[in-house]
Formats: sequence, C-alpha cells, structure tokens
Amino acid sequence: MTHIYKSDFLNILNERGFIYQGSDLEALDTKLMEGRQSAYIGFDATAKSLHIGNLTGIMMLYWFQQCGHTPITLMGGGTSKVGDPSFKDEQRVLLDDETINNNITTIQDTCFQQFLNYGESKNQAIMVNNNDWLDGLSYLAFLRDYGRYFTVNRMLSFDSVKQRLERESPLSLLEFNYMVMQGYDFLELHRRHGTILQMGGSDQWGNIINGVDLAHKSDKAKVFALTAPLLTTPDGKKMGKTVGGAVWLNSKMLTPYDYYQYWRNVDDSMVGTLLRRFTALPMDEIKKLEVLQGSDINEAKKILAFEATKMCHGETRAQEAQDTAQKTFEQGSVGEDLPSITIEAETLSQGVSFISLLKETGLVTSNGEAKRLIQGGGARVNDSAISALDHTVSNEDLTDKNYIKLSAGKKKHALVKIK
RNA sequence: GGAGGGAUGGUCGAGUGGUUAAUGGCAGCGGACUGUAACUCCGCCUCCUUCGGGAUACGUAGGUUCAAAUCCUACUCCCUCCA
Repeated sequence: MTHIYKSDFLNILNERGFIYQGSDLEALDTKLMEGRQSAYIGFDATAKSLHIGNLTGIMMLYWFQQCGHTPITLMGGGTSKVGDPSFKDEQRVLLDDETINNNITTIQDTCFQQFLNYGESKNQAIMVNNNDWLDGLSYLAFLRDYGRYFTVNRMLSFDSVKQRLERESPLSLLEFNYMVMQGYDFLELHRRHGTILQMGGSDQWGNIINGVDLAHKSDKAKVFALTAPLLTTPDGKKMGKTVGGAVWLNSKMLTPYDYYQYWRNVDDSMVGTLLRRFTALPMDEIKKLEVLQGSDINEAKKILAFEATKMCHGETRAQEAQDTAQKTFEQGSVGEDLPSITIEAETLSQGVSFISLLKETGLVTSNGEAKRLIQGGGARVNDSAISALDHTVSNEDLTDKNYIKLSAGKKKHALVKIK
C-alpha cells in the first residue's frame, strides 16, 4: 500500500481511485487516527432498489467500516419529498410517504445488507432516515435558526444551480431548498452521532460543502467533505445502463446472472478502474490484472464480474452466474442460471408458435419486436437461426436434456422446459 | 393582470392542409467483423393481424375540410418581456 496518508482509510481510498476532492484532507487524516469515527452518505429513496450508480458510495462506506469506523447510510426519505435539482433539467415527480418508506425498507434489505454489517459489531452500520428530523421542522424556526447561515449569493454560485439557470430551466423554490436540507442533514448527524464526514460523488460537492459550512457556523464544528470521481465510459456516457434500464442491486429486479453479465461486458479501458473500485481484491492482484492487453483482458473481466457479483449477491450466486456464463459462451452448452419458463408437455407436442414463445420468455416484449428480430436474423432455436415468421416449436426441438434454448441475439438466452 | 413565443415518437430536433407512422442526430435492438470489448459497416426501431389490412400517435377537448401534426376555438402547462 502506498502511504500518502496516515490513516488506512484514506490510503485505501486513494489507491483505489475514490478521491476526487476533499476539504482539508490532512486534518481529516489526523482525525481518523484518533479513533472510531462515523461518516455518512445520502441515498435516494425514489426507487425500490439502488443501482450501480450508487455503488461507489456503498464501497466507500464498505472500506470505512473495514477500517474500523462506523458507516451511516442516510436514506433521503425527507429529501425525496423535495427532489434533488442538481444537474436535472426537469422537476421530479414527488412521491408519497408510503411509497418512500417501502422503498427504504426494501433498499436496506436487498442492497446495503450485502456490503455493510448492521449487526452487533462495535462499529455496526447505522441506518437513518432524514425524514425523522426534516418532517417536523417548523418553517419559521428553521429559517431563523439556520436560514441565516445560507446566503443566496453563494447558493446561486453552485454549478448545479448555475446550469439550471443558464438553461433557463425553471428551478422551484422547493428544489432550491434541497441543498439547504442536505446541509442540515450533516449538522443533524453530527449532533446525533458525532459524524464528521460526508462522502459522495463529485456532483455532490456543493451540497456537502453546504453542510460543512453550516456545521461550522452553527455549532463551531469541524466536519469534512470527500467526493469520488464520477464514473463515465470512455465516450463520456454515464455508467450503469443495460438492456432493461438501470443495473439494479436487488436480485429481484436484476438477476445475479444479468448482473454478472453487465460487468463481464464492460469496456476494456474501464477494467482497471472498476476492479479497484468495485472489488475487494488485494491491490497487487489488481495491478497484475490491469496490465493485461488484447483478448487477455477477458480474464480480467471474468474476475471483475465474479468479484463484483460476489460483493453484491454472495459467492454462491456469483459462482452460479459464472458457471452459466461459461457454459453458454465458452462451451456452447447451457447453464442452469439462464432465465427459463416451463410449459405443458402436451402443449408443446401440439406445436407452439415461435413468436409467442419468444414473448413468454421475455426475450421480446411484443409480436412486432419478435418479427423484427426474426427478420433481422437474430432469433435462434437451439443455436440455429430461424427465418420463418410462422415457425413452430415442438417436441422435436427438445434437446437430450429436456429443454429448448431460445436466443435473441448472441447474448440473450432463455430456456423452455417441460413441466 | 397585459403582450409575445412554445408543447412532435426513449431523447434532441425537422416538418406549417394531402404517398407523413411523420426527415435527421443520439440512445436502443439485430447482423457482419471481433475477444461475450471498442471501432467500423449494414439492417431495424408504435401496437395488433386470419398478412388482405386494422388500430392508435404530433399537450388536452372540440370544430372547419373529401383530407389536419399542420387551419379555427377553448383549456392545460412552460418560456420571455411588461405591470
């Protein structure tokens, strides 16, 4: 490990590429050496699951806990009622309390638990919901006590706001208050848990700094900000999009196999960065992997996919995903982990329309799409291309293992099994 | 409150009475190439269909017309300027 810092935490973050910007890193470094500290990151509560866009933050908390400190996951139950205006063109749809609370529970169970220990350790992770303190705030008292510490001049100078103004995209007062709320969160956590650090993506810098300033002005407290570089693909796109949309961490929304495949298919140039960021592999191993060139990079990608899936879904599921991928893509056989449907033997013996099977397996979503797929030459039964729109699948297509393999393109496969 | 401008398919953005299911870019999907990568090239890109067609679609609701995304009226939302 390179030792630029005194604390393990900052050293790990540094060599793994998590440090973009920090407020007074030296003082933070010193503080971390004084004993157990707590740090937090805020998460959105507007969906049922987090996605890999949130993974950077989760990993930062992961390492924080690994270094013996206390990570706090703050769910934006209150701020979800407002909506983060940062870099958004349009106002978000507002959600009701019930939906938000549901989301929070689901997210904790299916996303955070994998990475953080909320159990009985000394530095167990803490889950908080900022609705607990934001909801009861009195407008007048809040303005008087904390509003005085925020100048509009300064708030207008933040990039997130500036962009919105320059584009002449309306920014409501409600949204404008987001950064005030987020700043107040930090103060509140400092008071409740002695939290000294807020982390986040580099786009959160302004919001975080507001909290740092507020804690200082209001409580004379010294707290810190630390942001990580945002991940983008080489052509500048945001990471995390896949066939069906976002790459969710919840296995009910995206199977471990698909999760594995996402990592398996990342751009070559990202492999090193992703290994550092999203696996817990030792650095010397990563350094060996990231120098691989050409098709050897595939080996690194497999390890990346396996390790990343292991972090999120556990070793067993990761192994299953890897086996399936290997069988499907390398051995030309079939892995059990592929999505599958079952149909009655009798139905199959009478013959089933290929198009309707494609729809049932979820490989396509409409008849039209199925037809286009067939006409484009991308539809296959047991790996042989089908060109007839009215093709029928029957018993004769059953392989010796009693299933039929359907494919849409080279990467999407599904199995039809007999009930 | 007044004056003007705008709302088009996932997105950006053309189109101002008639082969317009709507040019083009981006995103997405399929194919070729490859390494389950990138680049490049080609095709596709509303839904249903007994493959003859049919049904929806250009903010919402009406109207004019043989015919409207395109004209008229009302409404909704947004932007700019004035008060």
